[in-house]
Amino acid sequence: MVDKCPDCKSDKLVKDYEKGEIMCKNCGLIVADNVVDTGPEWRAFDSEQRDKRARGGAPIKYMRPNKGLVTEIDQYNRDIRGAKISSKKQAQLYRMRKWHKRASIASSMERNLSIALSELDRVASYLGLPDAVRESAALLYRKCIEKGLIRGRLIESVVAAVLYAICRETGKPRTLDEIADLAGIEKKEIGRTYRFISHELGLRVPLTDPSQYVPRLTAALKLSGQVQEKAIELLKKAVSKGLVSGRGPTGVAAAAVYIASALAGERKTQKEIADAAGVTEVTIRNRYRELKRELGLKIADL
DNA sequence: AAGACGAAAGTGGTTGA
DNA sequence: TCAACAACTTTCGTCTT
Repeated sequence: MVDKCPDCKSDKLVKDYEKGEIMCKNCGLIVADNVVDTGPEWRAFDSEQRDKRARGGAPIKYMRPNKGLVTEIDQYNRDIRGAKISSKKQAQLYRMRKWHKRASIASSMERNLSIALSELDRVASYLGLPDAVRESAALLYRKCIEKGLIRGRLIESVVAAVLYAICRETGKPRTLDEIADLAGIEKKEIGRTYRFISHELGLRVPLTDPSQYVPRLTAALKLSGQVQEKAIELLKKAVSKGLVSGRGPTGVAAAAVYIASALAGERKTQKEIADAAGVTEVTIRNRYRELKRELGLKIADL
C-alpha cells in the first residue's frame, strides 16, 4: 500500500472512492488508480479483534454507495395516517421488506462467491476432481455464505475446508496435507475451518474408509490391479474387525498395500509406500503388525 | 549396503474436567 | 484453561537379506 506521494514525498494522500483513485493532496498526482479493495486480509484471533476489524463484507465504496445510510421499510403495518392496512397489503409489504433486504446483501455475496469459485476451481483441478464434485463443493460454499460462516475467515481457507468435506463425502478423500499444499493454507487452519463449518451446517461426513486411498496409492506406485484388489479385500476384513477406528486411514491403507504387494510378488519397500502415502515407515510397520496379527496372515515370503 | 524391525522419546491435536 | 491421552513421527540401534 502506498503511503507517500512518490513525487513530492507528501504523506497527505486522499482516497477518492468515487473515481477509485488515490491522490496526493499536495501536488495533485494520482498515486494509484483503480483501487479495488483497501480492506486488509486480516485474521481475527479473538472476538475483540473481530469486532474491531470486521468490515461488513465488501469495502464501503462498492457496497454502500450511500455511505451506510441504507433505506429500510419499517415494521409497522400502518399507512401514512396510522390506519391499519389490509392483510393483502401487509403480505405485500412483507415481501417487499424481504427482497429489499436480500437485494442489499446480494452484491457482497456475489463478490465473495466469484472470488471463491475461481479459487475453488483452481484447487479442484489440481486435485483432479470431476465437475460433479466441484458443483457440490460450490453448493456447499453457497450455504456457508448464507449462514454467514465466512466472515472472519479467509475465503481460501473456507474453500479448502469445503473441498475437503466434499471429497470425503463423495468417497474421493484427499488428505489435509494435499489440500493444504495446493491451497496454500495451513493444515490446521483448514482442519479448524472444516470442523467449524461441518458443525454449523450439521454435515454428516462419514469416516474415511482406508480402501478409498488404495487406488491412488497403487497407481502412484505402479502396482497392478491385482494388488489393488487384494489390498481392498484385506481392508474389508480389517474394517470388520474394528482395526481401523481411531487410526489414520492413510496409514492403514499403506499397510494393506504393502502386504498386498508382497503377496502378489510385486514387492515395494516400506519407504516407497510410506512416501507415496504420506506416512512414515514406522506407521506402516505398526499397522502392518496389527493387520498380520488380527487377520492371522501367514506371509511366508516376506 | 540396504531394508526391515522395534524401542524410546518427541510432537501436535483432541478431550474432558 | 490445563493436563492427560492417543496417534503419529523422529531417531537410533540391531538384525536380516
